[in-house]
Amino acid sequence: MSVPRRSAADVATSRARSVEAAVDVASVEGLEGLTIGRLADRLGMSKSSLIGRFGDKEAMQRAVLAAAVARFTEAVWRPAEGARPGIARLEAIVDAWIAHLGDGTFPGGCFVTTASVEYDARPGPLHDDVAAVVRRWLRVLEAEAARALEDGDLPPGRDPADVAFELHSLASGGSVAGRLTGDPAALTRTRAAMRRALGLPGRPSAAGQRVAG
Amino acid sequence: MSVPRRSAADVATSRARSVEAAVDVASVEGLEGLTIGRLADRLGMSKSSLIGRFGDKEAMQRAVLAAAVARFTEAVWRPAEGARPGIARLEAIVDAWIAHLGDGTFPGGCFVTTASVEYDARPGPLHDDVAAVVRRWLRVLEAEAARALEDGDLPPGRDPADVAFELHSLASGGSVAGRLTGDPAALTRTRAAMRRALGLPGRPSAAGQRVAG
DNA sequence: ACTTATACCGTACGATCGTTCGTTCCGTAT
DNA sequence: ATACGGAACGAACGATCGTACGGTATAAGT
Repeated sequence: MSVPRRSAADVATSRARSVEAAVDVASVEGLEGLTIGRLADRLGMSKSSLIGRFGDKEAMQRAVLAAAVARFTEAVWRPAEGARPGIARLEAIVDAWIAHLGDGTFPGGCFVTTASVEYDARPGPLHDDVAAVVRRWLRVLEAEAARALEDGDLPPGRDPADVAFELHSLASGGSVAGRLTGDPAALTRTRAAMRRALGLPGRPSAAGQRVAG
Repeated sequence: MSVPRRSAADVATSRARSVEAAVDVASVEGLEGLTIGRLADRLGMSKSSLIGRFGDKEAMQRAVLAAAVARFTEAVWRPAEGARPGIARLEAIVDAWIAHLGDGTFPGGCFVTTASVEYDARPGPLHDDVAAVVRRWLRVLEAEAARALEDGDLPPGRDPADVAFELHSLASGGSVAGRLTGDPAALTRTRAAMRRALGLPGRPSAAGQRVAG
């Protein structure tokens, strides 16, 4: 009665708004902890309207995951895209990655990490989605590492897949442990470890130090 | 009527059995994914009996966490306890850790890692419990690293807390990514990365290779 | 101005959640 | 022989879960 209906043109952005809000919730509560009811309340709409946009809960979860990945890509890959392929781009990725973990993009920490843990041992479409995302990111890192190896910027004999795996492990493990224990130096430690994994010198920049954005 | 009641002397072991079964479930579904009903079904008892042992669900979750930590301590710390403090003990810890991640102790992967992600952004008693556990383990690792540094077995200037943090990040991040993507080399990669973090040579032992126990 | 399409809502559903209650029965001590 | 502590039970609670259905009000099309 008093609530203005939204025009059809707003629908796309309305769905997008729903997803963005869901990303924020799920980054804290987990993708599995998302509930239609709470999210609808948060958005000021009814459960039926919310679920109507997606069909069912699983479709919503997949949309939320995709949106979170888009955030990550924008925050970490995009800034490094312009750098020269190889070690320089890896260095840029590390910087952007650390900055991303430190800013407020995901209130509850890296979304993909959370989703990885939620679905690493539970089969289903969401497991497959998350696994595909992680595999894709690992391939990106591996390709850059391979290029760095070609250029002689990594020790001969180093496995590019190892490098990619190590960077990913450090980022996800480090961000979780840091937030859990409240260690303010966690990101600095993580950045240092990632640079060590790449054979880069200790502290050439303090760009990864910012804490909130 | 037909179900034999358990004697009072069995209660302690009965509660222990409940907890052990809960650990298995929670290692897959997460500590938050534990439900009284499903667990009671799995144990072949009523919901009221199960919850009666603990008081409420949160108390049960805390008991489950404690039991999981005991398993971890038994599997990772105990075998390394006998080693000489310092780099030798760290090396033994890494071997036991990798072996532990590879055996079937936790069907759904490292329990503490799962719990860390679940509660890293959610305050409450469980968050505090998990954080305390992780902090304690980091202090153990740090103490060994400090000893190794004294002994000249780590590069001068290396921060023992950094070493501890890095080992922990690699173990938790690596085990999750490995199980998620199904990379069979994940544990080998993780072990190599942990040894690199300690400045240990590449492949002096294949003890971390076993997959099931 | 009238029809059609479509957001959105309220309501209701069956299931399951954690929890509480009163009762039954066993083992042990008196 | 009998009273008592406690372990386990089934039933039921209010709440919340995901989902389905029918109605209503608005925007777009003619």
